[in-house]
Amino acid sequence: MSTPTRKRPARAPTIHDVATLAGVSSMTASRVVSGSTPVRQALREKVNAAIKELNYRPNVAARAARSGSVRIGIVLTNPKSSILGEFLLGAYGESTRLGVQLLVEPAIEDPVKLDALRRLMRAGVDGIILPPPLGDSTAALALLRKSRISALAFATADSQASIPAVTIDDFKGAASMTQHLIDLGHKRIAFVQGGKLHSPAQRREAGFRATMEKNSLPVRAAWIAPGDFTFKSGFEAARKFLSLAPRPTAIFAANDDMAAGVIALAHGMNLKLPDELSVAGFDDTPIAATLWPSLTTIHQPISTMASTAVRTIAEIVRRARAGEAGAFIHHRMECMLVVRASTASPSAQSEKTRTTTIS
Amino acid sequence: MSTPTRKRPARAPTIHDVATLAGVSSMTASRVVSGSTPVRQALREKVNAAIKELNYRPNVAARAARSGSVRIGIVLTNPKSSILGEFLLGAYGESTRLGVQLLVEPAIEDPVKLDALRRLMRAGVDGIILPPPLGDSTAALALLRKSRISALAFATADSQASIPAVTIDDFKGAASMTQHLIDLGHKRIAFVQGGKLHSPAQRREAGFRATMEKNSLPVRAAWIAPGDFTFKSGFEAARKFLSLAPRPTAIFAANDDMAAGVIALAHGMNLKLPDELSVAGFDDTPIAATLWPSLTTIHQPISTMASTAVRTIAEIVRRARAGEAGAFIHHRMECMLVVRASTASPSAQSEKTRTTTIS
DNA sequence: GAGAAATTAGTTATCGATATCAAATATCGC
DNA sequence: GCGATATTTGATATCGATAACTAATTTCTC
Repeated sequence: MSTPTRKRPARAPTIHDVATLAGVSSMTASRVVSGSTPVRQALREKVNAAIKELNYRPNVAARAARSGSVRIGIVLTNPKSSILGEFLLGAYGESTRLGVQLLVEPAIEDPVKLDALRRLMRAGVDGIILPPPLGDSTAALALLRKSRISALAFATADSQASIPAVTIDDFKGAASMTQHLIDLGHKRIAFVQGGKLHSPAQRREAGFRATMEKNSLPVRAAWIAPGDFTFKSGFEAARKFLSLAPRPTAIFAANDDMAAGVIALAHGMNLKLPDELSVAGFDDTPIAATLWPSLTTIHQPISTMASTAVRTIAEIVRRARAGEAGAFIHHRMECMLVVRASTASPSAQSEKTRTTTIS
Repeated sequence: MSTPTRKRPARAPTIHDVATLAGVSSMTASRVVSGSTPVRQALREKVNAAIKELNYRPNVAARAARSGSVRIGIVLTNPKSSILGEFLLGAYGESTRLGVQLLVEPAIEDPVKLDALRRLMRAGVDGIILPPPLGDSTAALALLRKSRISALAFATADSQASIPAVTIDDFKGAASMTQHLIDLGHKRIAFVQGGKLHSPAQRREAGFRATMEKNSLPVRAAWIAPGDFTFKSGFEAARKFLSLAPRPTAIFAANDDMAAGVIALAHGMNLKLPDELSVAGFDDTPIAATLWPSLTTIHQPISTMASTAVRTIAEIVRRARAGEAGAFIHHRMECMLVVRASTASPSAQSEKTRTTTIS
């Protein structure tokens, strides 16, 4: 019990352990780790060897404590979203790496009521990440402008780009999907719109329309239906489209949930998918791969976007603290067409029946 | 610019600001916040008023620095899982509250290869949370037992309960679902098994069998099909079941993804759901509400379970550091039957046609 | 090659919170 | 009501890392 020779409890090695082993001061070791100031090669190598030997990993808490930890708030406008996992993975991973403190606050009331935003502001955050639709909310932006808090729009950005943002090129994504459908031979293509308040929805529709026009295909008013990004609105849009004569041969929904609604109604009408109807979505949520047939959609690098957002807002906060003027940084990431089983050539009627085969 | 009366830059309030405003020492304020030691009511109220007035939020970095931050590792065995969002929300929320450092490491190779586990161990974590199937992996447990690292099994626990765990009562959940189907009037109920390596899958099957037996209903061998928790395996199990004569009137899959597969095949066979076939799942993933018809399933409080897991392993680590013997804490949380549209009475053939109505 | 300028390394103080120990106050037994 | 014990509060040191400053060394200029 009270053995005097008891080995001291194992603990994670500190920068001081590294410095002692390397025979330098802890400050020098710290500089090697952070790379903030050059260190002579001979010492640098000794320190690096010690780091490897001890398996040293910096204590982010201590680092953050000294360096004046930046606090970043994130408003969760849709805590049940299926892309939340990927988003949080990227955001928290980066925050751990940078040593910034992340405060995640779910919007309990309607997102546009700004309750979560107010709670975060009162908690003393230095920067805020605004997912849709808050990045487009003039009320939210006005509220933030009055404060000293920096903001960054995630996946949305108004055309004036008045705040920093991390987005994908929604226009281009929608255009590539539309072109995919046209290349398959579709001519009668319907589109389910996203929410009126979401600027990405507008850009997706613009990408659709532009590509149709470029290919000299008509966009009839009857082939456009309103939607609000919910399963139900997709379901109802499909009911409208599929009662038309002639029917559209393809339906492109502005997100996956609505595409799921379209597919559900098509099943209900006993249509053979994808031969009698092609369906396309946008977002590549986990649902896309689980639907039957699995959904052709546009993949966004959510995790990378989230880590970029955290890194960017942290950088902006740091600059603002140093009194530097804030640049309107805007990262636009690439998105990618993912072709699965829900789209096919409209004339594929007699193609090998895939109704009971799974890709 | 250099106005001498310039207000000092706004910054987050500290415990010291709180203490000054309340007219007490910072230590007293700290005790009020943490609740570690009782504080006289009069002072406590003054401190709480100051906290509210200043909107004080503890700086987790500083707290962690002083308290010897506990590092908890989490192996992500399925980074694409749709319950990941809820899981991370609970886990990170609690880690922020407790000031423990969370290292989340996705398993890049097969989970049973233990690559992520090894990386976490080398990073000097003090405790590790093991989601399925690692909580059942003897190799993983053996590796950990050799080290000084504490472990906690999430959602799995072997019968000997040789390590601490946070689980739900899978047996009870499956039993309540089975009873629900029986109460609706089903007699021919088929079951899709989960992966052989997942102990929860075994317990779910046991719950199903026990309840069938209790109600004097037969469990034919042909009404049990193997599965591995994937959409595809559910799809194939359904193909097997629905070619039988007489067909089962209900299929209970050990998770939602497999239930989605069952529903997809049933649509492909033009069965009217739920009238001609009831389908039930387990987990209540976001997919469940997006399927059509929406899925009757068992809801698990993932977010609460995750925060409980973090709190518990942090506590275990703290005890181990203090040299106390580790108790085998096992939290078993309640799960809940969620009845949606995919289950109905088997004789409901002529009920009002809900095929084109959405609930 | 002397002195100035630039570079690199070390010392000390500090971030915000809490562990620890000491002091002050309240409570109790008889 | 006194000393003893229990409870509550405060002062100080400290967690691990780095900012800011100082000291030492190197490099450069003419």
